[in-house]
Amino acid sequence: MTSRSVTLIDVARAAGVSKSTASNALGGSGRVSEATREHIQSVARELGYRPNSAARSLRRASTGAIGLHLPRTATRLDYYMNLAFGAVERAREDGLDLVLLAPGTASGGGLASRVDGLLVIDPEVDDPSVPELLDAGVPVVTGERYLGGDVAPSGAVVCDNAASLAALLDHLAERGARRPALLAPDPGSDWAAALRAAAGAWSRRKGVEVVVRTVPFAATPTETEAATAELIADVPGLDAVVCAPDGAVPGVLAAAARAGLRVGTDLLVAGCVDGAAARGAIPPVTAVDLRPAEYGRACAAVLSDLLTGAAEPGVVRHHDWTLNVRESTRGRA
Amino acid sequence: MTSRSVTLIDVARAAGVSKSTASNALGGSGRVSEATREHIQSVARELGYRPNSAARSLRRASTGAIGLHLPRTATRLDYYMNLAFGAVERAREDGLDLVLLAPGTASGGGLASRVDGLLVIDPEVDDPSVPELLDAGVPVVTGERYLGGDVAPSGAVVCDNAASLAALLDHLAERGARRPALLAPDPGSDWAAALRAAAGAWSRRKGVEVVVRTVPFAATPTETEAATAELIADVPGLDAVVCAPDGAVPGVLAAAARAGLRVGTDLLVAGCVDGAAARGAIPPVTAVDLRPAEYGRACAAVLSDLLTGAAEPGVVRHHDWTLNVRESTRGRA
DNA sequence: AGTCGTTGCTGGAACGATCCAGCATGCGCA
DNA sequence: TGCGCATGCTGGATCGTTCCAGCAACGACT
Repeated sequence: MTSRSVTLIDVARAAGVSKSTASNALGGSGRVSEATREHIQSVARELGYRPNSAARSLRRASTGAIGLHLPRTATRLDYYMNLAFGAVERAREDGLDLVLLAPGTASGGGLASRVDGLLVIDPEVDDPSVPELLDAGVPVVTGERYLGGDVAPSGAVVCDNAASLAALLDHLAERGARRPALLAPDPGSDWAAALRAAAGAWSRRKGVEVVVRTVPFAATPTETEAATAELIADVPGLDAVVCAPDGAVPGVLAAAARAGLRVGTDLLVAGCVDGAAARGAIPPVTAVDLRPAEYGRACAAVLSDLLTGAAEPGVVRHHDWTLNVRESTRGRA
Repeated sequence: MTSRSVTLIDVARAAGVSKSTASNALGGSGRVSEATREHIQSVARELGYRPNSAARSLRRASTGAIGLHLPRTATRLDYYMNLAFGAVERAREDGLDLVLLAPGTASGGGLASRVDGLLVIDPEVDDPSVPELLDAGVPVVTGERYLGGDVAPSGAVVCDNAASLAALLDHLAERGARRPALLAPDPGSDWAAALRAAAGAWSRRKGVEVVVRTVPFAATPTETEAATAELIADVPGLDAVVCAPDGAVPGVLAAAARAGLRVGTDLLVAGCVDGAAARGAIPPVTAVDLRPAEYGRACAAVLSDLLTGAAEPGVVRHHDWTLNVRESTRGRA
């Protein structure tokens, strides 16, 4: 309600010191006696002083904000919502704001002057804004690797998607599956490419072919239902379906129901991305939990470390997953 | 890759004019001849000039960013993801960045210096950060009304939730429902309060009591399953359930399946918030489509108008819904 | 006693844009 | 010719902060 905000100079005047001393006292740097520092701090508190972030940014040549770019098709996936909030939380802990970048569209040129760094999650090779972001002139941390282009990001947080899919397939095999199939997007993202490669590797290792069908990156239940129906018709003895895209698992269940297959016994169903859809399905669906909130936190942490110099450019950190086993892979036992 | 960014002065020097003229030419204001303007613009383009937003903010006393606050429990609802992206898009059209506020936590004091305005979506009375946001010293636009506190927001975008629930109940009655129930959160939000009131009004008008049960604001399928099971046990002749929270509809379906009721004939099921869960359920569930992306756009538009003076403080705009009828309310016909 | 280093503080100069007063110039009009 | 006025442009001040050079004062050395 104060008509004009109170500045550092107001605080300095009220405390009877120079603005430099006030700045030093509040900022923690410089040489100030303990008594003076406390005095200034109490005056500042009393006056309700709030540092002007624009002025600070201007002087420091840093904005105190980072940008977050999500896949264009992210809007229906609660996975990314959780990830975003994880990143926001972590950024806040370091005093950074997180600005949400409009997906798909070029975000206007002056990005570099608006954010200190960028988080680019699940960069897809055919997303035209990704190269632009990588070239924005600020540190970029990707969530999963970027498979296109020549500019390397400054950092990355990666999951071992090969290992998680292998674990999932092992789990299905252990529960009696002999003829598993995988619904995965085309390999335009690191995640999808890794899943496809892992399926191939697992097939060779076990001598059991994993049938792979392509579905969109953010497939709808309708699309996975059609794909599953095709699988059921085409693959004799099909007894397990792994659905990669988040949110599309119900389609697999629908196709199973329509074909008269009981999920959990006749047909085991699992997902590569846990979330509301997998948890809330009937029956609940086994899925790899990528722990999106922690993933978001990890990405923000890497970027923050890069900005403070606590991490070197090129840093890559690993993020752990867990397997949430549920009724959909109970097996015949 | 330029080691230091090019400033307005660089452009002015290269174009052979003063910085004031350069500023006028690029900013559109002031008096500049058409020839000079074009010349300066081409020089700026050639040099790759990007205005420094911190300097601009400092001088203009505005940040070019708005904040978005979502309910603490929003993370699992794709509704809010869609809304957020709608708001981001609309904000970008007016050159505004959108910073995501950490839900639940007090977002640090200096909010007023970091954003020009705030979007507070579905403010809940028991969310301690809402009063703080309303008091941050910048215009606030709420999505739905805020039922607590004394500080009025500067603007709001509201839905006629009473009308949409009435339409939903009418639809159910028309499809043969005689004994409908409503699963709604406690009236801590405008939305939930309106739904409860509308249910009461509809009951009185039609002489048919709508049984209301309380579930959490962001109920999980497990919670709605339990609530629905109770309803089935307690309410003789129950033939329709309206589930208010987004994402929790599968729980209602699960309870129906467990009780041996066929959804769409024995038990009609509908939701108050359309989304991935309702669309992807088996069978697909009839729901009120709040058109979250457009809702987000509308909120951002109001705030933008308030900031430019195109709207007066106190402005309230209305947002339309539609009803998506699906298999879950087919009826016995 | 003179030099040195440290401590505590000050004043001014950035940072890069915008805004305002002001200054030529040229044109219309009495 | 002289006055008014619009046009096109300039220089400097300004926003609020941080950073740097520098200056007393003072104790500890040789």
